[in-house]
Amino acid sequence: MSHDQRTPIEVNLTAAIVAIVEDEPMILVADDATGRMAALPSGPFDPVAHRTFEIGLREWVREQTGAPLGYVEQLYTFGDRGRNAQAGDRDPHVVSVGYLALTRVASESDERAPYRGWYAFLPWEDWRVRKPPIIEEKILPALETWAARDPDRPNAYGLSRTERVRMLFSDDKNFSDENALDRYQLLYEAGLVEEARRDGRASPLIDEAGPLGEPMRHDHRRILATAIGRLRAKMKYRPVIFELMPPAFTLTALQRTAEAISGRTLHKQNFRRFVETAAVVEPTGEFTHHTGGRPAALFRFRREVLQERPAAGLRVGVRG
Amino acid sequence: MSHDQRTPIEVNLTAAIVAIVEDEPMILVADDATGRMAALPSGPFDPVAHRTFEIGLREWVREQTGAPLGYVEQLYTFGDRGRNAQAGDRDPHVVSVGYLALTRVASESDERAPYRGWYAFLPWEDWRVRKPPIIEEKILPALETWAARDPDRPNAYGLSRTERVRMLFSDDKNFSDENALDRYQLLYEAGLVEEARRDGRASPLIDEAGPLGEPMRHDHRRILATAIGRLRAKMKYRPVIFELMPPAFTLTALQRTAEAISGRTLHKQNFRRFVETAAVVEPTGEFTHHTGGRPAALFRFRREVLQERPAAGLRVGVRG
DNA sequence: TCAAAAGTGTTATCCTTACACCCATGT
DNA sequence: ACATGGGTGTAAGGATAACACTTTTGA
Repeated sequence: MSHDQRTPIEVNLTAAIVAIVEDEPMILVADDATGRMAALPSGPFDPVAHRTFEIGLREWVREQTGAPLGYVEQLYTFGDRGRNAQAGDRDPHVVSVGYLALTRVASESDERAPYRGWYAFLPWEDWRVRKPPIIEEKILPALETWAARDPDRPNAYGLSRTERVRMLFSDDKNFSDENALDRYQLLYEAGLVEEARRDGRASPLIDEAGPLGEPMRHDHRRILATAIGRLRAKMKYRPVIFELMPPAFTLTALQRTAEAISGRTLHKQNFRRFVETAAVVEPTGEFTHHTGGRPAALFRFRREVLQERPAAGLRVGVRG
Repeated sequence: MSHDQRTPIEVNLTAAIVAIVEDEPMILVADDATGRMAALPSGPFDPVAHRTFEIGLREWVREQTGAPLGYVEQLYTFGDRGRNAQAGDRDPHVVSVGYLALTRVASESDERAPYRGWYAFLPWEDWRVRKPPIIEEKILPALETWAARDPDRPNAYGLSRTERVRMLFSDDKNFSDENALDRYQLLYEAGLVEEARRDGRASPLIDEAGPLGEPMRHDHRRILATAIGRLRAKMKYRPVIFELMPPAFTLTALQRTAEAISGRTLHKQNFRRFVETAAVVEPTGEFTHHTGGRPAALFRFRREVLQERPAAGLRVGVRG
């Protein structure tokens, strides 16, 4: 109702810019002037210069990194006071709008842009080769200590600490790839990530256990976790994965990309059958011999599915 | 990277506050001082007074409307220049963060809060009694004229006007309840909603066809469409619908609520079987006789499902 | 010739959809 | 008694998950 009272606030845009390099999910990290910690590329939103967020985002990303963005999606807007707090910084009144962007990197070698594998920051999210040992070795012991201090305290949804720990980390069978943000937030709330120090929430356990993944500046790791969860979810009902693939690819490469994003291995035949019956790709007729074995047929995305079945995603239900 | 350049911007919070009254989905509309047009409740975000968006939102909603909010979810942040443009208003630099909130209204009568049925604003979204006649009578003729002016022009996703019209409005079989925002945006882009006038996008067709649904101030109808689409989607994989139900309810009332939100009728037996096998509710043992027929068993939400299967939604796949 | 990866065939099971009928109450 | 809504049983068909084997190449 009232538009009279104006509180001046700075709005900035922060992007998790994702690419796949050699079957690894990577994000573009900014050159941090201080060099201390990785950060996502981020810049102020200037409403005078840019008509919309997305235009602004595309512009400074191109300027600063040279990366042309393909698919872009808004994630979440973070307005917490203190989220940008640094030593000596009081209440900066910054609202930041997080974005997910997908891009293609021509090849790993001709690209000295600072891409980093995203699992360096969230190692407990990568279940491809095995259940990440960090979970049993560090995370669960620390979380259990934390939960035991107040096991029944319910959060906003009426779930106790014990229940949340079990749901998010101990129940391997129901470990859900899309809950990356919930897992990060639980670790944050328990004071087990470096970022919690700035907030005065750091647990003594953090020093015993050692760091859980590499921290990032500000709350960028939270934005990354949001991006990962969103991309994992979206991939299942929209053909966004092709924004990360070259124009022609093998089915195995497609599967490896799906696995890289979801952090789990998939069942080969079922993955292929799904892709085939969903008619989401078509053979180009070409073959590649760079396989180390039998040559593989190349496929391309069938753009027609965008009109036929806009909800065509990639089945990621089945472990390999 | 650079946090030096600060552009002062006003941030406001706008909420679609949803309740179900007599099987109708309603939203709280603000008392508009001008009285000309409905608006969503909205207020400035003051980072000095409120630590987070959600705290700020809950506070002024309670102050202004007396409604205590239950479930709250951020929808989207709109930063378009001109989105708040009114006659005489130049470039107000307002960023607005849209929220969805779910609440329970004790009963229709003891509540003089201005709730309005949401389908008054988006009548083409209500397929419960029949396919909304407005689609064939007004929307499709106007959209087809619009598409014919430039049938092949592709949008950002490579889809032509013709294709988008077909996907969103003419293909009844694949009409997807979750795409409420896409449908509204298409009408906006085609200049067929009142709100497009402010932007200079109004089509001459708008005067021939007459208004398509009741307009709202600013871009509140876009926020409402976002809220509806998100709630329809979320309902399918999270038990959020119970935030709208009283503590005890009949299965028919639950089904009517699901239908009200999704805008379609559901298949009775399959709905019930699903609710039962998902074990998402349990009988209270009580019965209500206010049915007009055989008394109905009362059920309550099983809060345990939050830990057992956090992804327990309500199947809304089957037409009645 | 053998390692390495590509590529297929088949079955048991479960889930989804669709069908139409019986039940208990208030009026 | 009858109108009104509550409440079931069941079967066909399709999707899913699980199983292990054959094929084609480069080295």
